[in-house]
Amino acid sequence: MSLELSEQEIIRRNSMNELLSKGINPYPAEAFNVNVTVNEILEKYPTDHTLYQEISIAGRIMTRRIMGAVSFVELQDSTGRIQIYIKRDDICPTEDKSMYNIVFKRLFDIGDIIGVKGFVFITQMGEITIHVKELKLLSKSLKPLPVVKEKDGEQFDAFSDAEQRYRMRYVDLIVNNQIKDVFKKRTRLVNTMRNFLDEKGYLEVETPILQPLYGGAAARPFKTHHNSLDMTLYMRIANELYLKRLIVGGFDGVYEFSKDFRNEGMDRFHNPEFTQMELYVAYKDYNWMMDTVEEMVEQIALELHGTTQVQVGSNLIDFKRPWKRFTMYEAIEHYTGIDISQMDEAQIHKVAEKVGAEIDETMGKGKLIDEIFGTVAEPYLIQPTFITDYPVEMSPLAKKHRSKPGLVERFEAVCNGKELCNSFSELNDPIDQRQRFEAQLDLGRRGDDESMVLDEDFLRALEYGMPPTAGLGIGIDRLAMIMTNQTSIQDVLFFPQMRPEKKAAELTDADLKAQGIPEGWIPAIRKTSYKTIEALKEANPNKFYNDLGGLRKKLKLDVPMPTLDEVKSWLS
RNA sequence: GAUUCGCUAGCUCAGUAGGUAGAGCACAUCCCUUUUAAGGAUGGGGUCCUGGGUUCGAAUCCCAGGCGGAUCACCA
Repeated sequence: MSLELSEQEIIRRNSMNELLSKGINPYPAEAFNVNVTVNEILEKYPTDHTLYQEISIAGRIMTRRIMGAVSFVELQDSTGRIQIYIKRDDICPTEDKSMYNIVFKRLFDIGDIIGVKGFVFITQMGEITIHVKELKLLSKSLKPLPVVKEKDGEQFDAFSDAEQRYRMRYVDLIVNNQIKDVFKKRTRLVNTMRNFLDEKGYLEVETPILQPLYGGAAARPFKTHHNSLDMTLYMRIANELYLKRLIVGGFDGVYEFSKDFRNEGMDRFHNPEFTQMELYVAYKDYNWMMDTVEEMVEQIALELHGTTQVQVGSNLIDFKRPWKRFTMYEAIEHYTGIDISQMDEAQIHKVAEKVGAEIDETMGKGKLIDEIFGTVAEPYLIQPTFITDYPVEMSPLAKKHRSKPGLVERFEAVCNGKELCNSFSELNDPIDQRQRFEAQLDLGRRGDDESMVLDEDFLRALEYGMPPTAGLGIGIDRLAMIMTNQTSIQDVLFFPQMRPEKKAAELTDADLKAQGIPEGWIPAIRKTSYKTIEALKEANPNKFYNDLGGLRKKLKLDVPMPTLDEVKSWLS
């Protein structure tokens, strides 16, 4: 953050001070009552020109076209943009024209938030416009806003730098209005899902985010510390084990939209914090859950798009039920022609090599199968497809398959080449569950830092008896990406995680004064390449003296040139 | 983590045999009573990401670093 202001920022600060001196509060406290939105006017006025003859509306100035005693301004509120028409003699009915000539024309800027009163009409150019009778500043903007222009859907000078858009999402939302639609759709997606689950009678619950043990997924956690208890706590990586405890406790259906945290890499599909919806329903199995997922996601597509078909990149994806269902073996056979269902580990290893899966010698049968699937099938599954019956080794919380040894009752929905959700008939046999945890502990001892830890309290809960239960985890961010046609998770998160902004080292006024440097010279010293007192002290006094002379001229500083000895004392 | 591309005015971007840094919009001043990506004229504005090196001279070439994008790897 530079302490120095740009020319335009200085001008705006001066404008603000001038407003103050004219008795205009740039940040008034009192409410400004709004009785209409832009969107309402644009929708309803064309059908009835008697409407909106006494309106009060507020928003941000986005463009200004000043034509002498008449001006056109584009005002943006939360619903859209509308043109307003300001005529000098309307807002300045008396002899004093300063409200228009000075306050509006000189002291207002693009980005300022204003309130206007007036009536709606249509200009000669045929544009719906507000004829302003009163104008009031509601908030002065001190930073120049990027000015994005648009014609026929084409943008000019778009504010497009991804880094700045994510770091300053507020600016992105102001000038790239279409961004708002993505986030509105995301919220509608969540609301649709919530309504769907509520209507089925399931209970929305909240479970701990700070957990003494992390579980329910294979991932590295964020670790923190509680001072009073003097204990390590983890940010949850999933909420599965807590929701199952609630099923043990006697709820038939519970769900939670949960922010989960995983201490892993970041890319366009991964953010360290992300949102999942997890659902657990007693007395159901994974077949039932597949039907439920289909129904829920189809409903979301209909709610957001009015159709089951959604354009995602170059693919048109149709969420209409029923979705294709493949077992994992069938999917592999479908794409390779090879049936691996009866093969032993050595044979499967050969298949994995043949299809070019990335494998290593530590991989067991289950992992090999998963790699084959990930190589030959998953990327090609564009239309929503259920993949069922996974190897037991990779699913320590899923129930063993009722009829297929070595497999578990688990499915994932795959769509656009990516996993959408994960679900199983939940393992409720406490003896089996303990053995699976112990197998995970073995993996951990062999160095797998994402293996699960053993949760004794969870096992105790299972020992009291959990009904047969179907469970589901569905990635809300990923689903939002598909439903809004975004290629990066950063585009469906308001504030994606970023590395901290580089802080430019700054010499403070106090530091410089402590060196005996007169205040008038401080701007010049800021312009030098010395950014710390230490660097300053090591500077060559003669070079520094010469630099100051040059800067004095360049900055037109009205301060006397010091002697070389004085400058040397500043550096001591 | 690897590869690769990028970083120049408030915004979007030009800019090489290495020789005082440019455009459009934005901003300022003046003119203008219905304009619409921008009405006209004039003008101001830069740590060319940072640090080092090569050179008489670096936005430009070399090295290191920072931040970001893309691809890959890792990853319930």
